[in-house]
Amino acid sequence: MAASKTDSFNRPEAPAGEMMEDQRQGWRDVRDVIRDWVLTGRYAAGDRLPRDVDIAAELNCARSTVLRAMQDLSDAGMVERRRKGGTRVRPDPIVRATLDIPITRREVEAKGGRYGYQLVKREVVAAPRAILAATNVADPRDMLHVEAIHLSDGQPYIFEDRWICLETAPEILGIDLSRKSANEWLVLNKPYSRFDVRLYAIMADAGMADLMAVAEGAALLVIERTTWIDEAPITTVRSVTRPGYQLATQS
Amino acid sequence: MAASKTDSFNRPEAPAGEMMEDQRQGWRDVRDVIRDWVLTGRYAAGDRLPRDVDIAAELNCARSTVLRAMQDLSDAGMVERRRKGGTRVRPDPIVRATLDIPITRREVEAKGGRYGYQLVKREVVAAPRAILAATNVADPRDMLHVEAIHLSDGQPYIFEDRWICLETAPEILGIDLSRKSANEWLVLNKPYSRFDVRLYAIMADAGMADLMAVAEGAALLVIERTTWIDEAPITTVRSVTRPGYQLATQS
DNA sequence: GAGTGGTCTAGACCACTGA
DNA sequence: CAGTGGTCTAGACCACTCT
Repeated sequence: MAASKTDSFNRPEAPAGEMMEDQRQGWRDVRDVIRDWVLTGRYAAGDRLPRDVDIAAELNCARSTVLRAMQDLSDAGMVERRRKGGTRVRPDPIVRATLDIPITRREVEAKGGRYGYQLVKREVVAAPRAILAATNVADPRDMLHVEAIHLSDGQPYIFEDRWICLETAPEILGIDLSRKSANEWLVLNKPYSRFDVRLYAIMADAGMADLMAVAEGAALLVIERTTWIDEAPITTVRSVTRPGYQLATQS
Repeated sequence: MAASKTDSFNRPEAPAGEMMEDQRQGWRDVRDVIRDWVLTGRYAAGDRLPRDVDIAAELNCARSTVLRAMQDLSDAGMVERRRKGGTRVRPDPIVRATLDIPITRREVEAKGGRYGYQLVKREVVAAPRAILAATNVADPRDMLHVEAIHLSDGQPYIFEDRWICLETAPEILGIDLSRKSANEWLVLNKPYSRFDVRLYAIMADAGMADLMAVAEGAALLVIERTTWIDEAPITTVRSVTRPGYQLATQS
């Protein structure tokens, strides 16, 4: 292992009185020290860590620096912080991953494929109960239902089954969805304040097998996403990916 | 407009019920203002935003506050920041989701199920090429191969196919894996500095169908994860979930 | 009520990196 | 080289929430 510059460490294990600790500069180093306290068991799951100000004193830095380090650890899911309650090591360890989902056209082009798009269905109908549930809508209502296929080099890449809330995005009715996908229009014209994503696997039924040009029964990864603007649902979309599709995240 | 206190409150989405009030302070408000600049097209994809100090002057706050807001937008993938290069609206819109993957035992218990665990296989063998590739290891070597099933109320929940690098985690050989899963031991004893996750769908083959008590050909979501400590691989695991399993993320 | 984290400020200096 | 974001500091005050 090549020793990077952040490697040389001496653990602030037993500070003797008021002698000055070595000051590594940078909140990342402070973060690493605190992380090591947790990983080496000095503080176990559920334990309370010292106050920021005390850590700052021990590590000889400003409280803001400890705060910055703690924010990082909090974002990573390692600790939980509460006013007055202090900072605690998260009781149940988790893996927190970040996942980027690009626009399909961009994704295809980035992989060097020729992007194609095909509208399959466009209708205004009463939304099924499952869609109402996904969007947290109580009363039955009409929505715009759009089915489309994204192609890479002429081959089906992602099948998109989308429902758009007409109360929130009525302008969509005037858009020609046979050329440009609803996704792209929505991204550019309908900002959202909240969304959620669900991932699961399905077997291709006869209809899906035909649309995606795969064998019936093929296992397909589905990315389901719903977006809202201030509690008003905008759209919910079920993206069925082609066989072998892989969603990678790194951190 | 004379630069005064009650300036720069241009949120198109803001309800107009209240009379104009003093600008609320807080980096979240600053963030929302900048976000609206982007969403309303004042700055398009790829455009360069003003310098932090200028935004601070316009919004009448400290530069640190703008910085905090920008960090949030940068984390969310909306803008990209570079020293000297300034802040630019990210050219290709993406959806960035955060995904929490708990320890399986915790997950089962949180859902109210009775957790069970069963060791299927434990062997030290030469790692296949696919595993070497996943861990970025060049030379062939022996690894500990562990197969196990996590149960919920006696039913198969997740099948775990794991390879553990003996150079990095030799202590695992002394652990009794017939009672406690390798996952739990690793989480508590082998901190990692980096990991990646891959998600995809598979069809259950005959062997998998038998292990998971599902029909052959069932579509199963797979969560594949590899962890390293400073470039040294620790473990790579393929977690095959039961039918209907869903991974949800929200933000 | 009081303790703790969260935020803001103002300024200084550093570290990248584009022109 | 010079412009821009990144970080640190020291202090003040606020907001939450635990006891």
